[in-house]
Amino acid sequence: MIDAEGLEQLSMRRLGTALGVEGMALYHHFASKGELLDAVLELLLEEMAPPGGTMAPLDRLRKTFEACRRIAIRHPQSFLLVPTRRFTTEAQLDYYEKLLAIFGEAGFDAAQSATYFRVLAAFVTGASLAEIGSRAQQPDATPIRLETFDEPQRYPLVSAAVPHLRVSKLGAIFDVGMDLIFEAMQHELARGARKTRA
Amino acid sequence: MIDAEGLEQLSMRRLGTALGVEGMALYHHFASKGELLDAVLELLLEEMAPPGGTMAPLDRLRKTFEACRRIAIRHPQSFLLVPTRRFTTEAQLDYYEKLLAIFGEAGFDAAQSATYFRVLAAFVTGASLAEIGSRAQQPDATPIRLETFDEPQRYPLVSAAVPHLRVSKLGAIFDVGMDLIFEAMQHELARGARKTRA
DNA sequence: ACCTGAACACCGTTCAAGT
DNA sequence: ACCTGAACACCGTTCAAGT
Repeated sequence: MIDAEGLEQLSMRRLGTALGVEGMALYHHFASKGELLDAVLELLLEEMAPPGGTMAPLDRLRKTFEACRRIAIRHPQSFLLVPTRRFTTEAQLDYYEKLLAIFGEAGFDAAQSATYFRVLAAFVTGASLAEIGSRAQQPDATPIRLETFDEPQRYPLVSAAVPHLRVSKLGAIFDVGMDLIFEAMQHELARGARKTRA
Repeated sequence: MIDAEGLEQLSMRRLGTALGVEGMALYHHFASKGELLDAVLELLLEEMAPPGGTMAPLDRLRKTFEACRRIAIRHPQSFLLVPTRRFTTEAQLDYYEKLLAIFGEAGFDAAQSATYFRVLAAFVTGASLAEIGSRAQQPDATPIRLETFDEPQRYPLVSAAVPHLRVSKLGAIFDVGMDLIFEAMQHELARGARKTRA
């Protein structure tokens, strides 16, 4: 329902009637609308659980954060909850714990794990939010509707950039950012290994 | 008013009475609440205008995006509008045009400018949103309130990460991400220069 | 041109009352 | 235990009416 009509359109009353019930009945299951939204956030978190398996830790990290972008595209409206609501439920802490475990397996100490976790999360949520915005219009919409402006020639650089920012190009841009961060993480690990050997 | 009480608390009626006027009078100046929010977004954009001057282009870019983080900290509530609302007004296009001009001065072509603009913007907005969340609690709050949990020993890795994620450390983490992206941009420029010479 | 006040169709939340 | 229905204090928006 959120994905179909947007977060702003969700109301306890409308959700109630959608479930064939008087909206006020929901207060028997959730103390408030905020608690209901936390439950929605938990559903998203389940969808982007870090994979186990035999893959290299860095590859598993990459897969996890790529999953985050896919979730954002699949649930564009509810994804807003991820960067907006505090993470304080047990399910959310479990998620962090699992993710930090992979950083540890890769060879990062607590400080490095915290740092690169934040850097990765910042890039991925920022890129996902931007992509949601771009996709909200047409399937291959330009991020700015230049067509609606009288004199597009007043913005030559923006006009030149537009073809490179179509929805079909956003995956490649995301990968540039991810490559860049994971390369830095690999260098950091190599530096650490050299020091340990010395 | 938004910064003091939050975006959700802003209503046409409350804003009206704060201005000593019947809320409905605002509809003579803005067609809708959305248009009013666009005007607020424009005020933010003015505050983070790219600097001119004699600095190297890459340094000016860095200053601009660092300004973005400062605005987020100064206006934590209204900053949400930046990654959330579409940029389609003239002031917003002017902003893009100026920013892309600096990418051009640095030596990037249209495709590279678009790519690194998106990567930088994704990281900076993502990091800013996360920092706003962390700061929302106490001045030096941990991002997660571990104290409220019965058994913090169930989350040893999260507990170990917490001291590295205090508000006082977020500036350093932001710089790690920025260093990483600007280093990659410098490499890209160096590659281009080598090719041109060849 | 600018503001008011009533009205419309909604909100989240509380609470006594039903089964 | 689970749901209802009325009530309270709000929303954004419209519109005829005032000055």
